Amino acid sequence: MPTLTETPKLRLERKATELFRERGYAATTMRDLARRVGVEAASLYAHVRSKEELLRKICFDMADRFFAALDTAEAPGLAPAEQLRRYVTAHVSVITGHPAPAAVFLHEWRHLSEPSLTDFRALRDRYEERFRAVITAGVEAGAFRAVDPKFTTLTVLSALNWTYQWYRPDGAMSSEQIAAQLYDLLLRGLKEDGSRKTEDGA
Amino acid sequence: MPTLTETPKLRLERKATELFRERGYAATTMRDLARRVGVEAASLYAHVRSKEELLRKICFDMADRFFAALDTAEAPGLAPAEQLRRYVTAHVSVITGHPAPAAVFLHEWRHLSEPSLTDFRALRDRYEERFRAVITAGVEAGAFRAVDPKFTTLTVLSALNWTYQWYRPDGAMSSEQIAAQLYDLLLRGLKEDGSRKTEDGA
DNA sequence: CCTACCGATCGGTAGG
DNA sequence: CCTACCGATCGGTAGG
Repeated sequence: MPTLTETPKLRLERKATELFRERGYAATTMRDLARRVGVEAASLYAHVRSKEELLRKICFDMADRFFAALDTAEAPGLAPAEQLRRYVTAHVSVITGHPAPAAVFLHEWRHLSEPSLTDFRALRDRYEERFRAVITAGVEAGAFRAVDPKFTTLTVLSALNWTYQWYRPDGAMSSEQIAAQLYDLLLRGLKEDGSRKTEDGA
Repeated sequence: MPTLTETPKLRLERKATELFRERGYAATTMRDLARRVGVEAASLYAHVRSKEELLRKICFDMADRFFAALDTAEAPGLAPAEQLRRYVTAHVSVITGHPAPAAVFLHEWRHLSEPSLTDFRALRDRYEERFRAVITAGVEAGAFRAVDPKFTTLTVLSALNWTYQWYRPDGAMSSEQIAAQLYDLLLRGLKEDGSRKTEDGA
């Protein structure tokens, strides 16, 4: 049952996300956060146990979103190229839909302490593995060139993850357009291959 | 005239680079650094004016290296694809040659204060502009597909910049092999285009 | 490069 | 959500 007005706790998490993105986790103080929220520093602890709890929440909530997006994008029997296209679109849509927590997820997770740190790394590895599986399938089916799946997966993801710095909600490109351009570049490459078409359906 | 034994100051900068990479700039204390170097914290200030001076040195030295590498890779009259290949190789070689300061350069520059921060951003923009110029030239010459140069430049650089997390000096792939794979993926893309050759000269 | 130290600020708690 | 506060630690300085 969603609340119509944002709860104090959610507002706190949102402000923490903004600050962690702007300054980084380590450089953000609870007093910075209190000021941004408009309360005294001590009052924050009525809603949250510690600074790290905020980071943990942001990172693992984003991990959940990324996995949920892949689940939605997954369909059995899809050709590898089409499955990859859906994965790319799903991944980009999570970033464009949540650019601030995406930036924190991508850069601040290493400030997690154990055991969260190990858990987080395991999730990230599992996520990369799903991309790798599609790329491997494409290579084996002959749809993709004989690239190294591990190398290629990490390169593809690094290109996709650039999006959070790139995307502006009020910018010229929509999330779908960004995803389409990224997919196009990664699939076809930069090179003009000479197989011209008379018309290009955008 | 290079010194045979590392000066205390250089050793300090090297240890600072390691720590800034491992924990991030904000989470690294001067006492951490002192412990790593093997002196008391106050002794660090005999060699360095402030913590930020260390960061500044690392970031701007790396910027110099990146620009110098592009200068070496530049040659007038080169076809855009070949010029880009050289740029990619040069950029990757800087990262693989200096993986720790490269990581600091890529992630910690935002902790610079003014006016260094503005200077740094200007250098980064100039650097990206040189890649963009090659890509634009390739598009105009018809060697590259009609991609958006700005979008493509940032995507290419984000793929290249992943290298510092990827490269291991004792790993299976050399710097040249990594650069070649990245260039190949970015130029030709993932997709098998059907134009098979009987033999592929690696 | 050391001992001794400073003022500021940190994350967090007690007790309303 | 506040006032009042704590012990620890921060970047950095004085003066050898």
